[in-house]
Amino acid sequence: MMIGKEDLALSLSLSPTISTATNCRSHQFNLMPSFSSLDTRTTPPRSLRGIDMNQAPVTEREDSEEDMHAGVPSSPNSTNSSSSGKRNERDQVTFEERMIERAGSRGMSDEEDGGDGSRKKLRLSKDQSAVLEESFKEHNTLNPKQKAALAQRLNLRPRQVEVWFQNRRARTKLKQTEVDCEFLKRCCENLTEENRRLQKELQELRALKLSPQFYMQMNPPTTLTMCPSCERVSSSSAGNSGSAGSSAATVVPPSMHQTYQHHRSIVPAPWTPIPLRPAFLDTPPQRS
DNA sequence: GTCCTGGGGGTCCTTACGTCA
DNA sequence: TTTGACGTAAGGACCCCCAGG
Repeated sequence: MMIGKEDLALSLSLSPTISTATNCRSHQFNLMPSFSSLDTRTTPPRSLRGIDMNQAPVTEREDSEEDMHAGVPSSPNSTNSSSSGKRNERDQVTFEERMIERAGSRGMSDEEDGGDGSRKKLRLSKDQSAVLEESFKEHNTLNPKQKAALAQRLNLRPRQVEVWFQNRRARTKLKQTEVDCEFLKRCCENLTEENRRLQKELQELRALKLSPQFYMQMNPPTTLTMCPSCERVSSSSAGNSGSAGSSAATVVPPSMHQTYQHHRSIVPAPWTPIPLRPAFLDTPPQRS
C-alpha cells in the first residue's frame, strides 16, 4: 500500500507558495478590530497617549523619506562612491532602512512604549495582516527594498515587517513539521501492520514445514539457484528436474542476475516500499 | 589566492502581551 | 472576575554568507 500525500488530507500546500487560507488556522482577523489608518472608522483603543502603536509615525517617517529623496543615502562613511555592486546597493538600501527605522523608533520611544521597560503588545490590523499574507504568498523572504516598500505601504516600521515574516516562516515550518510528523506516523503504522502480517505468514509457513503432510503435498522441488553476487539460494520455476530434498543447486547465470529476475520473486507481491521521509523534506531551503 | 573581519539576514528559542473560553 | 491556554509580536543568541581590506 503506497501512501500519497493526498491520502493524508493535508491542509498545507507543499509548494513554495503557501496557502494563506489553510495555513492561518488561528488567525483571528475577524475577531480583531481594525485600528490602522486603513480603517478610519474605528477609534484605536490600543494607542498609547494618542499614538497608535501599530503605526510608524507618519510625520517622522516623512522626514526621513525626505532625507532619502534629497540624496542623503550616501553611505555614512562616504565610501559608496568608490564601491559598487551588490554590497553597495545593499548598503544604500539599509541606510534608507535605518533612516526609517530610526524615525520609527523615535516615534515610539521607550516612554511611549510603556516607559517602564515592559513591552507593549502590538497587534497588526486585519488589513495589514492581509497585505502581509499576500506578500508572503509571493515571496516568503524579503529583500531590503521589498521590506521597506511594504513597510511604507502598511505604515509600519521595516523591523515590524521583518519580524512578521520571520514569525510567519516559523509558523509555516511548524505547520509543515506537523504534517511531516503525521505522514511519518502513517508510514510507521503501515509498516507495523505489514510487519505483523509477514510475521503471521512466517509462523504459518513454519507450522506447515513442521507438518509431515507438508512434504507429502509439496510439489516436486524446483531447482535451487544461487545468486553469485548475494549468494542467496532460492527456488526457480517448478516442474524442473530434481527430487525432494535435493541439495543440488545451480548457479544463476550472470545475465539473469543482472536482470534481477530471481530477485523479483523474493519480494512479496503486496510489498511496496514506503519512503520513510517525504521527499520534499530533503529539498534544502532557499537562501536569498 | 587566502585569511580575517564586519554586516546583513536567516533560524531558533524565549518572553511578554492580548484574547478567549 | 479570575485563570489558563493559545496566538503572536518582538528580543536576543547564534550561524552562515558575502564583500572588502
